[in-house]
Amino acid sequence: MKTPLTKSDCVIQILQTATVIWRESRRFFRPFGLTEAQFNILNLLGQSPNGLCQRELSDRLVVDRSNITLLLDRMTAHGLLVRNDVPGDRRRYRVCLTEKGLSLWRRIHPHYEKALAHLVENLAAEDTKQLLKNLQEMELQAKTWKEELS
Amino acid sequence: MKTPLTKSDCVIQILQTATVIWRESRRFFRPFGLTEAQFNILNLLGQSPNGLCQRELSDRLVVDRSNITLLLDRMTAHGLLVRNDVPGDRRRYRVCLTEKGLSLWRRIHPHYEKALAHLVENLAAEDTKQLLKNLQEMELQAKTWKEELS
DNA sequence: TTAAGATTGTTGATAATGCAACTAATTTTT
DNA sequence: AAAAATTAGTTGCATTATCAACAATCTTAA
Repeated sequence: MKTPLTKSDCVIQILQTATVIWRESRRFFRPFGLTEAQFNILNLLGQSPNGLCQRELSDRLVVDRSNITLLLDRMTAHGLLVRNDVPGDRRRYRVCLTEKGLSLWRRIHPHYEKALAHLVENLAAEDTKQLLKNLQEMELQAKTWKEELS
Repeated sequence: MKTPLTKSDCVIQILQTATVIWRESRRFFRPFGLTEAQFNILNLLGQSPNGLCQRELSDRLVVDRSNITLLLDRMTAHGLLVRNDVPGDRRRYRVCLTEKGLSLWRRIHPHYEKALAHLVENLAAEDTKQLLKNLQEMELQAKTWKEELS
């Protein structure tokens, strides 16, 4: 593009960067038999010893509840997790990793962290701090998008 | 999360911010009868008076060629664009907006720019410049991801 | 306590997405 | 010129994704 840079170009760049990261990360998860979406579930549950309910997964991963249902169905079919009852609330399930799911997570997790670290290895600590801050600010702004389009 | 911040947290934050921007932007495009993916096509073609071939759309939008096929099929059905022949090459199409598509783009585009600007309105020009640079660096790193996962 | 309201997860419809395999056409090699 | 390699677009398949509507359950208020 020959057009001069504007401030909003960095919004486009965020989407572009995220898209590329997603595309590349798929290659990594495939050998483990996981999609990126499935890994996100696995990774979140791996860090939640008490399990999470579907609503929590949905909120934390910014994924629709109905989508969570399908994802969990498939992962359950693969023996990676189970839906346990929640004592006081019969609407909810406590989604927990099985032994198989947990051991898969333990196997992937260090590689994942290493892969993430590779992305930022050329950035100064100060840069990543600022980056994090600015991204959070933009996320906040996005959430308060209201009537910019009629 | 109680865990201390690490540099790679900003990678997670990129994905999170992008996800939120996507989710919110869908609300904007819906009144125009467009999905986010369809708008991206419209927006790119709107800025390309001579049209683009599907491969170019695929590369620029980081979307699989097969996906472009389906997107264009739907948009063609809605009368937004056409596939013209390319004189010297019978493999390709020159994808162009119709009058309807172009006028839709002209109607949406200013709102879109305004919406993007809103996301960065609280950031200093210096910040967005740095943000852009860092994001590009990370995109580059992602493209050279190799054997971080076994 | 009962009625209204909110929450949780599921289902069905439709769209988006990527991958592999394929056809047709062009370009490069030999 | 013929064969080999590359490129452009399509198709089939499975997954991911959102949305709207729904049933079951819990919570709050009248």
